[in-house]
Amino acid sequence: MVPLPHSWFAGDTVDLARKLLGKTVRRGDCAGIIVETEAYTVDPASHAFHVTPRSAIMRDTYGYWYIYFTYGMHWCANVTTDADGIGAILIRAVKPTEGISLMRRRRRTTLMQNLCSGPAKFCEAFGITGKENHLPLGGDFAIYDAPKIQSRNIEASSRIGIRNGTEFPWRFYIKESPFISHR
DNA sequence: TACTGGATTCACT
DNA sequence: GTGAATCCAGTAA
Repeated sequence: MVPLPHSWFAGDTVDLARKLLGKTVRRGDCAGIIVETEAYTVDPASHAFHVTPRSAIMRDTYGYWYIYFTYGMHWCANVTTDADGIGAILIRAVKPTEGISLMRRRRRTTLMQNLCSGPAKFCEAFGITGKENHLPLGGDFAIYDAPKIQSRNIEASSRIGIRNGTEFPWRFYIKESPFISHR
């Protein structure tokens, strides 16, 4: 398998969020296929909406991990994007393929569908914490290329953008996958 | 320095 | 469907 090159993440955030579906994410002995993503650009729901030290990585980099802590107990993993603008893609759900026994121990469950079917579940199963924040993709923690997913197999939900009032795609997931978090 | 709320998950009803 | 767990970044003073 070939890791996605750094330049792959320089493009448009929403476009890349769709293209990330089907790719393999690997950290150490654990790997899985990305089945659900969420695009964050400049809108009130994004950390990048406010100019702060935490969100600077979304403005200044692409192809880096942005890991943040939320609700006092959960980690969420993003990939920064867009060489010219501001963006990050939250990895929301993954289909486990390797290191499943390790994921089961970390998640304290044997249910396959419960291992990585949520952004914080994915981080717990893969052992991702704030130590990985601000690392470039590659090496022990990278995303690998894979055949393109047919668009008819991709579902997108949308919301209203603040800039022009039109709807824009936001969350992408593989239709009928039992491993997505989307209800 | 103190306060507020959150890109979530899970147990419980 | 509802609420608790839990701590950090951001904000206001």
